[in-house]
Amino acid sequence: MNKRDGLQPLPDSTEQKIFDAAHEIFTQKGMDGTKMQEIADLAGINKALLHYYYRTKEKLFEAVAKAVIDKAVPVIRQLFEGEQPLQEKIRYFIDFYISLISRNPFIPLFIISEINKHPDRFFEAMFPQDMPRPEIFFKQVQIEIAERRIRPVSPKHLMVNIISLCVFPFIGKPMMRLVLGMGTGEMRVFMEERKAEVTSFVLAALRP
Amino acid sequence: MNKRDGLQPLPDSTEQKIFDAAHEIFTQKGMDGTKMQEIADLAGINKALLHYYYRTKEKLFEAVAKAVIDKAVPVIRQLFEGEQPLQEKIRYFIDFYISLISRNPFIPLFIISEINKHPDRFFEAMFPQDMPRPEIFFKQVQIEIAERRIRPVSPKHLMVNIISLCVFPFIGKPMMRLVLGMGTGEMRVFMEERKAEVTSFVLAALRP
DNA sequence: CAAAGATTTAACCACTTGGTTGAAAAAAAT
DNA sequence: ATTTTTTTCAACCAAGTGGTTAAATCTTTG
Repeated sequence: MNKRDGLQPLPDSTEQKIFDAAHEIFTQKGMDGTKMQEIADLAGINKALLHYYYRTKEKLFEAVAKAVIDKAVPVIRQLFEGEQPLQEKIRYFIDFYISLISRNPFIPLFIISEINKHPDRFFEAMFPQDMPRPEIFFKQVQIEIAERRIRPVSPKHLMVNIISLCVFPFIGKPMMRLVLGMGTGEMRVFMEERKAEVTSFVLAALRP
Repeated sequence: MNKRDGLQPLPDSTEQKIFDAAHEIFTQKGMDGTKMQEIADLAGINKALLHYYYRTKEKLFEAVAKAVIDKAVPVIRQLFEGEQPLQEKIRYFIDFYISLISRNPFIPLFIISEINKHPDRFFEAMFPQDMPRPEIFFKQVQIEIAERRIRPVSPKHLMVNIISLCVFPFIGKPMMRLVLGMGTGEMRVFMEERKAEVTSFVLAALRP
């Protein structure tokens, strides 16, 4: 039996190879769409060894889900709870978030799909992460409005707008590629452009 | 054997009941996550009769996919190819599109998930719909910019922005509900608010 | 009524899939 | 060197699922 149960797998270990393979396939195909055999193949081992390290599919999936959440949550928390000036925070968030998703383009759809199919299982995986609280962001927006530095907008909707503009293009990428007739390379350029484009779009919408 | 193969099922017919059940479950759980037995149960019939009307799961799924596409495409086409003045078209699209998705909240995630998992199968189902062509929209934006009626923006990004703002909130609904702490009723109000909020947001961002 | 079609029932098949087992071999640790 | 751990191999099991079949019954329609 594996000695380091529950801990972070060591790099280059078999456990790590399994985890990496599972991460890649789970995030692309989701829990239901993934077969244990696929993971074993990608990891270059056999099924028996898979269960030797991670007893069940659920446990392996949970490990991956936790890792994904742990990467995504801090950035959101920064937007919600950060103390920098609003405009600066928005600039920073858009740039950073689009970069993050560019590096892990399957994560948004993974999170959303899994929440939709098994909310309970997923939210369990989120513990003990406490949800980011958006109150600070809301208050900042209200102050900016009161001091006439931005146009009056609903803080909640502004928040949803910013996140939508960053995340959705990645989720809808295959559809967009078809409609806009873009190849993989053009797509990467397009996503890179979006950092500036979304930033100026949001800030322009906020002008008093 | 069923006499009216390939045609639109008659209302109140068993075929229609099957189709409706399949539509509901497929759009919520996707092809892989749906069991034929579930569909039979919801339709109030048995599995044998299911296969009596739709020979295979694939065929039934394809019928549903086609119907979904046929409902979504025309609205997009309107935005891309309509000849009304740009601002008016944007207003109209946002209002109409959010209403449409409110009535069928599972459709966006359904389309996106299926495209991601089986692009080939899905695009096959899209025939013979020809893709909406965005050239007219692009030209309109360029003209408005040239005549200084809107701020200079990338037409492609503007298009993606508008669609993102309409669609994403529905896809990310479960997550948003959690973060913003909203119940089902509040959520419906929020989506209704978005029509005005998104419209003014986009138009504000376009001010010269 | 008689024929054709619609529907049920229940058993059944083939296949996939998550998971197990037990023995043997390879590698690592003592 | 020997004990422990890791890894392979191959067969296997149980459950679930898509799909079939054949007979029986109900419904519609000529």
